[in-house]
Amino acid sequence: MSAWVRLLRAHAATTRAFNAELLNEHGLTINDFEALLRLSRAEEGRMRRVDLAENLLLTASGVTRLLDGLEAHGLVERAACSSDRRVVYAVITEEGRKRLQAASDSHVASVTALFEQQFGEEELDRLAELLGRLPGADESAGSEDCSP
Amino acid sequence: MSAWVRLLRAHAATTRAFNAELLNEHGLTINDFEALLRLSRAEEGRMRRVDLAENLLLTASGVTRLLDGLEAHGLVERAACSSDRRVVYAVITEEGRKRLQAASDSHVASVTALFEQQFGEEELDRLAELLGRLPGADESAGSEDCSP
DNA sequence: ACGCTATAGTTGATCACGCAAGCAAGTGTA
DNA sequence: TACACTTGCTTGCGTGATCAACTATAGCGT
Repeated sequence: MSAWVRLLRAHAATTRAFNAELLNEHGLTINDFEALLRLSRAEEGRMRRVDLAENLLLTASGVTRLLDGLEAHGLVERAACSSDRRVVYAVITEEGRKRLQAASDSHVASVTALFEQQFGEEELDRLAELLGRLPGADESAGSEDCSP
Repeated sequence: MSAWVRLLRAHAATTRAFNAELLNEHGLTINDFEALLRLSRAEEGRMRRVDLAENLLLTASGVTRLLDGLEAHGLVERAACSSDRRVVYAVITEEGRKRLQAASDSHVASVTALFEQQFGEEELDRLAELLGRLPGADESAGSEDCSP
């Protein structure tokens, strides 16, 4: 029970801090950032919205709104899928990549700083392994393309 | 970095599940539950709203609204502080204790079930220790009374 | 006694998200 | 072809939370 309480508090507090940093310095929420990050890593910089939702642990509607915002700022665009007309890709733009890069530099630095400051190499591995056992911790992506 | 991602994903997924369970079966959000829990443990079942806010990692306004809800359902009451007229205690009612007890039975069972299912005794200790090093993970309460 | 600053709490505006419902497009089956 | 079912996405609405602005009280230092 105590571990859970610690996880909860630590996560809330730390996320809050990172979120604020990201928002103040780059005008991105954590989810904005994560969305851009995943898109940038995806093939051709695009993903189906469903897959993005699953990756970000959001619902489909959450993603719609998230992308509305990013789209309005020109950081992502829409693209149709030739083989399935239901799907609307989210595609990261050049502008989006720039913003991501800028934010990434400082954000990743902060995160790794926090962890490396608090834990040793071995402890970090151990922590990752333990946390990885929790349900939903899997990093796996799923099918990211609409082609068969 | 990977540890952080895991923590984030695991926390989000697991919290979501617990939250839904608590809400459906007892009509309490996680914060409702935590608020009642902390009040029940506090001296005389009462706390200053500021202290409650700090405990729950909410802002003052968040607590105001949280307690508005609990108050409307008769689970907490207000009480004045004799020595400082700015403070308004939140006091848990008998009804509140009953609801807490009911919810606690199932919630605590679920949480410990998850952890004990996933980790051994020793691993649990280790996990709690590691997570405890993260900023904000401290469980300490702070001054819970308005008297000097 | 006076103002200055800090603290406790509330309120209004706004935001991010989930849920439920709906539409449009695929898929399976008869 | 016709029908039922599933899947991808969007929209309306409710909720939990924040921030900023405000009131009221407390506690200085001069």
